[in-house]
Amino acid sequence: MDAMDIYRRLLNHFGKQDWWPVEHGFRPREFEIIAGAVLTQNTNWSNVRKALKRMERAGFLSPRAVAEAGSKQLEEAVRPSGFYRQKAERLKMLSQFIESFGSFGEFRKSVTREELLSLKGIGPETADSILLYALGRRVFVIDAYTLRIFSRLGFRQWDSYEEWRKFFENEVLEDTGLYMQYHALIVEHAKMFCRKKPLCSSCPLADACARKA
DNA sequence: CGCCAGGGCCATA
DNA sequence: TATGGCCATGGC
Repeated sequence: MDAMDIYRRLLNHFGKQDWWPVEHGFRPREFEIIAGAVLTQNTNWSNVRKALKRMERAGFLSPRAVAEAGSKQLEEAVRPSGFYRQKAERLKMLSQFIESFGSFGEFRKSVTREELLSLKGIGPETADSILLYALGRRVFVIDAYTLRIFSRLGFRQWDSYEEWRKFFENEVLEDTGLYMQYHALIVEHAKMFCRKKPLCSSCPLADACARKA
């Protein structure tokens, strides 16, 4: 059983996911995806949605608007997503960084993963989510769930995002659309089966998983 | 009421 | 390098 077999099982069980950039059947602007990637750090998506709505109402859904926004107004808009002071600051720094490219097109074309990671508050998962979901780069997004699940499935024993990311990018030679679906499916699987009382009996990966509960 | 979410930073040892 | 505390709101 390889990584594509796992993908097919998850897709068969959960169906296609309505994650970015196709949530609610409309295509959000790239900056909306970028803001969501920051706002969702350790945060339920329903709270992120509230914050994005407030950002929209306040006119903060563009890099320039956020880069020039007053800190208090930005914090107030972002508040429902939690950690709101940090997140307002991170969004502001990130927006100023985007602005420094001169245009969003230039940012999309030439920004590197290392540059994103060098920004305070942008770690591996946030950077990779931006690169994949907002910029369409073929980057496999790794999160804590991915490490747990694929370790239990007996793939490898690494514990670093970097090693797992390279593994998937060499193992899964597909397009960015599949990468988007795959990460979303992994998260859905974790929410459904690997939280609190594990529901391994109905898990589509149970037969291959080392964890028995 | 307590738990925790589509993380990441920083201090400490 | 590896844990642990911290950030904070809203849903259940």
